[in-house]
This record gives sequence, structure tokens and C-alpha cells, in this order.
Amino acid sequence: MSTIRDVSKLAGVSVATISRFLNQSGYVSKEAEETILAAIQKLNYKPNNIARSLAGKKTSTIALLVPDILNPFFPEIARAAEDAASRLGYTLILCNTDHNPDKERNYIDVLINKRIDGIIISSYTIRPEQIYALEAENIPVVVIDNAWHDTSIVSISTDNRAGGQMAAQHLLECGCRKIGHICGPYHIAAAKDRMLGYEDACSQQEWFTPSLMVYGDFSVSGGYHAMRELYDKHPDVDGVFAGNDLMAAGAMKALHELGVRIPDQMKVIGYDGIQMDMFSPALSTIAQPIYSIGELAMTYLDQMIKEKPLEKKSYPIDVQLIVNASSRLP
Amino acid sequence: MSTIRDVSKLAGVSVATISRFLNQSGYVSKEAEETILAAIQKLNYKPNNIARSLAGKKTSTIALLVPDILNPFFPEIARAAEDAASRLGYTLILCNTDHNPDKERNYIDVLINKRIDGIIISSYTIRPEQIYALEAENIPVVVIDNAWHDTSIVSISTDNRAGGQMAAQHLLECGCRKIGHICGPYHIAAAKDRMLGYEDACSQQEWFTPSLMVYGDFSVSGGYHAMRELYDKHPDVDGVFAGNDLMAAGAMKALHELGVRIPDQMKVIGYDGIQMDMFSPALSTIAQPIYSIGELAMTYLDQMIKEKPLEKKSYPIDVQLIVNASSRLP
DNA sequence: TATCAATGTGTAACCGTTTACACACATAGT
DNA sequence: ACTATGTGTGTAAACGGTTACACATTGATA
Repeated sequence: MSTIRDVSKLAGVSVATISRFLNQSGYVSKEAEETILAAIQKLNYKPNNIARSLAGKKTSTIALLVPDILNPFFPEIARAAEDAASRLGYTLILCNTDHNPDKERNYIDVLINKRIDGIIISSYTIRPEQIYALEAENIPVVVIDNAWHDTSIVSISTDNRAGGQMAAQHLLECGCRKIGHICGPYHIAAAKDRMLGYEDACSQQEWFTPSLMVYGDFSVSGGYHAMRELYDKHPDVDGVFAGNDLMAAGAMKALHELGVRIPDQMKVIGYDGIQMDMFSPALSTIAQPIYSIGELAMTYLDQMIKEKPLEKKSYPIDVQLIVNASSRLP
Repeated sequence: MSTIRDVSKLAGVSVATISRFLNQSGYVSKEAEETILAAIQKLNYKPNNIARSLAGKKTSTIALLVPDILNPFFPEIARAAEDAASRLGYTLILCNTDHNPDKERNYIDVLINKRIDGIIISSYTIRPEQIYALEAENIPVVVIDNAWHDTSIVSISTDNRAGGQMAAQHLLECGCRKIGHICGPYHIAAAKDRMLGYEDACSQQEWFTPSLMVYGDFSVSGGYHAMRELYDKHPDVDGVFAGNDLMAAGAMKALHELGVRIPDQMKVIGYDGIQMDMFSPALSTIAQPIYSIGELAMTYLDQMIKEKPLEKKSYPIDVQLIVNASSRLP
């Protein structure tokens, strides 16, 4: 493995000139360029990015911290972030935290030691102090899917309450006369906000009762069991809003087993807009622009890394009602 | 950001002693340990891994090259590889190549420049020469889901032909009297082998005709259209083996639309064993131990990095028939 | 002709670690 | 008393780049 000094020797110019040539910085004559190029090719020289990073203080590496890449929401984020990262000349480190604060802390330490240029975090469990620890080391952070208002932390997030309201409102407009809600984990702000949105839309209806809100854990099986529980308590529900698409899928599975036809007897709507093109009937949902979120996160992060000022700290993103067969009017 | 020299100064010992302490190498007295620890804490010192890598020739970073993390097969691989990597003290870089040779080449160059310790590759398009390029730079490679026999390349793979045969055989045993096959892209060895397995099982049947094999592109919509085409040509098929689970899902969607009941009128089996717990009826499949594949890849890679000899070059993994509702006997 | 800017190049310090080597001292074995 | 071995520490040279600074040459301008 040859070094810049080997190239320097072979080409008969100083290492500084080679470096200038490689980085297109400063002046290099035509002749020098040619001899350098020839030497590089002859030696199959590849600049060592480790050394570059040490001297230049930039690793061209960013990290993406997610709870679990197996949750279909995150591959889409990862894909978007990676596409943007690659376009901007960064490489993407993937970290799964499983909502585990120890793992989070541990990863953050490792990433600080690696002197990554920036980090995108999606986490329900992380505490602002940990973000400040990163900022103390001059590592820019963008948080997605979880906003702390009134902090200096840059975040990209959607209005879950408005989205929840939109979902419930849609079912009302479809003519549903009793709408249940499968709620995500209470300690997750997004889940709670979506539930509040549901309440905004439904709590004044004469049929409303709190037992229409059942608990799921954002997973398919959570949605499945929640749906059975809901149907047990209220066999007359004719619409259900699940706090995310995975639970909606679980609910539809339960309904299928119960012989309840969708959308004739029951309309279903989810939340997130993850890719579920294999589904039949296709699921209505409140779609977040997942790809855009990942892409924007990377874009803002890049600006922070380049020390360009950002306009705002908090970037709200709009959600969109997608009507599909699962809630289509007869 | 303090350095080892700052710690050295504050603790009143040489940098060598600090380094020995940090790496638990060589002798360090109890007293030295204590003063060092105190100094580290006081300065909030974090060892710079870039410098470490430069001096030590190890980056503790490995890369995972996949076609597309959005394909549900790969998050499972990524999760497994990342779990194992993290356990072994590595960090995982994620790269999407989209089956695009240019992107592959580009990533490989970048990764060489970053002096990653090793790389796991899943690609249908990559050429052995590119792997040799990595090996020339002393970067160990493990290839998954694609074996080149008679080469020095370490690979983990399954016997797709046997798996395809198993799938078709299963449908025969279920009493199917005319079985179609939705085949993946011809240029992908795995797809072709699965098709050959199907032929092994079915080509001697009196009902067999080549037009029972239709083409899909390993995607949901590919499977959907292939199923419609197949049903068009042969409305009397009562069993279909799709070359992967995504196409099986697309096929089931098409069948649902066509009003064909599964499994009564048509039995369906897929291939891969990706997570599809939201599906109803649940899909039968030839399951690859996806998690194990990712985990083993990382394990073997670690051994290669540590220069421990590997027993073999080619690690064959067994697949398993999973019978679910989509092919259950009446 | 003197002055200046633009072009082109080289020397050497620096980035923050690891580690080979030298050295000092204690303890134990002969 | 002499060696060998184990323990503990420090100096300084790597690792492979970047870049500040000094210096030389050229051509244009006053």
C-alpha cells in the first residue's frame, strides 16, 4: 500500500504538490499534474482517508441512530439518509438502539470517539442531555420524529395531533357511527398526540366512550390483539384508527379472521405511510413523507457541518391523508 | 477537546503510560492508574479513534453492501450484521447499490480509502475482479446470497435449486394438479436455480408446459402482473410457487382481486422467509435463516480480520419449508 | 527599471495516537 | 556477588496525510 511520499518520490515532486493536486487546492502546473497522475496509476495509490481525517478534522461520516431497522419505517429513513449522504460525500453508519438507553449511550460514546461529522437521531427514549453531550463535542445533531420545543436542538417533525384528528375526521366523513382507536405506547409523545387528535375529533360525539381507545405497542401483533379486544368490547364499531400502519395491519388481520369485511362493515385507517403495496385491501393512512424526512435531516445536518446557519431549529412537515380501499365509501 | 498529551501533563506521567493504561497493555502501577483516571475525568478526555486507527491500522469499521435496504430481506440482514458487529466492537457502514455497477465500484473505492476492516457484500451484479481488488488491499470480504464456487472468495449461501424443488414438491404433495412458477430475473443465479428446482420437480408431470413459468422482477408489482399473466394463460392452475416472498405477496394480491380463494382454489408458496406477520392468509415459504446469514457473515468476517484461519471458503446453509395457511390442506 | 500580482513548488510542523526500545529498580535464584 | 526476571516508566519515531510559510519565476504595469 503506497503512500503520498512514494508518489512524491516517483513523480519527482514534493508531497505538498501531490496533496494540492489531489485536493484541487493551490496551483499545480500541467506537467506536474501529468507526472503525478502517471505515478499514482503506476503505484495504484489510494489516499488514506484516516490520515486525511486526522489532519483535516473531517471524517465524512455521519451516523443514523434508529430504534430498529426491522421496523419498516426506518429502512425508508435509512435509504433516504444514505442517498443524500452519498450524494454529499458522506458515508452512513447504522445503529440500532432498541429503545435501550444503555445502547444509546454506548453508541454515542463510540461515535464521539470516531469523530463522526454529525448524527441523525430517531429515538423516543433519548434525553436532551445526551444531545448536549454531542454538541459539547461539536458534533451537529438532527432529531427526527421527536421534537423538543424550546431547546436549541434541530428537529424535523410532524404535527401528530393534527394528523390524528385528520384520520378520525376522515372516518367520520365516511359515515362511520362508532370509531375505535388503537393507541401506541403512552410514553411515546407521537402516539399520545395522535390519540389526542382522535379525541379532538370524537370526544364530543354522543357514542364516544374512553373504552373505545385500546392499547397496542406499535407492532403488528399489538394491533392484532388490540383489535380483538376492541371488537370484544364494542362489536358495533364500524371504523378504527390505528396509531401506526403496523398496528393497522395487525387489526386487519384480526378482522379478516373475525370475518369482518373491509371496508363494508369496518373502515380502517393507519398512520405513517410505510410501503405496504402488497396489502389487499390497500390501507388508508395518514402518510408522513418518510423519504423527505430522512433526506431533509441529512441536508440540514450537512449545512450544520459546513457551518452554514440554519433558518430555524424546528422544521414541521405536513402529513397527508391517503384514501385507499380500506376506507373507501361503498 | 483534550488529547492524550493534556492528560499526560495533568497526571504527571508520560503519554506511553496513558496509552498503556487505556489499552490495558503493558504495566501500569496502581498509583499511576488513579492519577490517570482522575485526569481523564477532569478533562473529559475521549481517545481519538482516528489517530488510533492511523497508528494501529484498524478502523473497527465494516461495511455492508446491499442492493436496497428497502427490500425487506435486507433490513433483517443488516440487523443481524449490526448486532454481531456491535457485539464484536465494530461499527457498520450501510451502502445501497441498486444493482448499479458504478455505485458498487464507487463505494468500494470509498471504503478502501476509509481503510475499513472488512466488507459484507450482497450483490448480483458484482464481478469477482472487484472482490479481488478488495483482497489486494488486504480487506477481507464475505459474500452472501451469491456463491462463486472454485474461487478463493468466502461465501455464505443456500442451495436454491434444492429449495425450489422443495417448494414445488410441497405443492404437489398438497394435491395441486397444475403448478405455475413466477420466476425472478433470469440473470440472477438464485432466481434461475429456484426455477431449475421447480423444473426438477415438475417437468416430468404430464400437465407441465414451459408457459407455466412466467417472469417477475422480484418485486411485489412484478409478482402481481406475473400472476395475472399466468392466470390468463392457465386459469386452471391450482398452485403457484413464487421465486421470492415479495412476488408471492403480489400474486396473492392479484388472486384476491380475481376472487380466487387461497388456499381452497389456489395454493401459494413463496421463498425467503421475510417477516410478513401482517399477512392474511399467512404465506407458506421456503425460509432462509436470514438473521443467521447476516450473523454468520459478520462472524466469519471477524475471524478473517483477526487472521484466524477459516475452515472453508463456502458455507452452505439449509433452507426450511414453512407451511402456513396459504398452502394448507383443506 | 522597479514593483507587483499571479503562478508554481518545497520544507517541515502538525493532527493524536501506538509502540519499539532503553532504562531503572526490585526481587529471587545460583 | 551476579545474573535473570518481572515491574514500571519515558523518549521519540512512526502512521499518512494537510497546510502555513518561504521562496522562485514569470509577465504585466508604472
